[in-house]
Amino acid sequence: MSSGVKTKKTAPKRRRRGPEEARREAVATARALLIASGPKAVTLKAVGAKIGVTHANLIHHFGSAAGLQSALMGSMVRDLTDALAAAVTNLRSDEGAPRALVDEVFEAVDVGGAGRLAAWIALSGDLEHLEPIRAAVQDLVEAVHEKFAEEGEDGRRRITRAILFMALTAFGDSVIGASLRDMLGEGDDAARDIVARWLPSFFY
Amino acid sequence: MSSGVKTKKTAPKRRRRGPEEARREAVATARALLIASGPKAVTLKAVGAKIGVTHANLIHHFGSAAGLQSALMGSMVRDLTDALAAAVTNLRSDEGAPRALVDEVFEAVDVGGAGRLAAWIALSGDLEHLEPIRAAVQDLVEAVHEKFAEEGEDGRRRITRAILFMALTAFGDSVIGASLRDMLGEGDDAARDIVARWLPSFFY
DNA sequence: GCGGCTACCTACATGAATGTAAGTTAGAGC
DNA sequence: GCTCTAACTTACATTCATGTAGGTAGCCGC
Repeated sequence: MSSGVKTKKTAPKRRRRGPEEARREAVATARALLIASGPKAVTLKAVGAKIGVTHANLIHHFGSAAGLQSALMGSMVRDLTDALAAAVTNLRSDEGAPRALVDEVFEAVDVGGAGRLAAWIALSGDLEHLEPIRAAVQDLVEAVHEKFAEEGEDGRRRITRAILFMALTAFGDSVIGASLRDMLGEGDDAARDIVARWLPSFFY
Repeated sequence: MSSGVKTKKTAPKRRRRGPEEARREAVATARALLIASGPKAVTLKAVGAKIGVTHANLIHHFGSAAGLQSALMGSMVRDLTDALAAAVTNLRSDEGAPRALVDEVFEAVDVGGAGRLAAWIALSGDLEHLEPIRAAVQDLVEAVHEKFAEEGEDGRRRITRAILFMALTAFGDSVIGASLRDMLGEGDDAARDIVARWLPSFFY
């Protein structure tokens, strides 16, 4: 109402972003929606509305709704694998104490909703989207093995079980940890405290 | 095509169940659908088709689609709490070894898709449906405490952490355990082996 | 300035899920 | 056998997510 010079049409004020920035913004918004309101809330219209764009425009950029979801999954899986890789690097740099590793893994699974997304993927049956995580997890096994384990097949086995233990706990904590801790009267850090306390006993 | 005596209309062969049986059958079918194909597959039409009934009939019995989902959640939560209660009873009967407890809890979370359902509930934000589990979990804490722990506030704390550890692992295992174990080359029982191996160290 | 590429838009079509209205018929009780 | 309840049905209406068609307009290179 301020600068409406021409009475018929106010300027549409249509901004034009590059395709790469448009995609990034849409994926980030979709992620926020997923974390805040669950998978069902991630629709083309909802995402478009949040960034001031029509749903048709999102189809233009991603090809389809499934394309957007796939991009979202890819983005979160990439973040998770990056975080795991960083944890591996820290571990190898001779600075990685078990507690630091645990914190990094829990953060990686929790921040950005990676754990919740993984649950969604697993429930929906799109297991192939989980596949890129495989290498990251196996890298983590290698790094821990280099750092802590004695030689031999038995040592390797202990490491994979330690990683399984830590990953399952971090995942569970990110999805229903808040509810469970509340039921038990435990604090926010209870799960990672437990893992940090018992993880070393797998190594030696 | 066999017994079509009257050419105009074959007998509709409409069977009529009592409301309670109709509801039970619908909920059981919905559960099977949820486990097999994920939350998105649980629709009025799909459930109705499986039991030879129209979607309108399901609305007649449950009031709405949300009513059916709510009944489904209630049914699965009830099964889970029953299973936990049975585990508690076994534990108190002086027959409950740690390994048996672990197996029972893992079964309870896994069978009937309770773990996957809990993930769905948590992701959707319907946290109040998780509420009936609270008492069952706290009962479990009591039973374990009676059986294994020494006295004092510290003992209680160790028990709650043991339960948290076991519950998070069982939950995580039921949702992404298959994928994770595959990535790590571990067998089906790896998670419950781990829990059974380390759970006693929480108690003493 | 201006032409073209394409990021955007509006408008419409489609299909699926849910819900409503108005019947039909099965079976229980008299 | 008759009647009445309610478990069923069919035949709508509605809403929403997705997708398509075609036009509009911002920016880059000339």
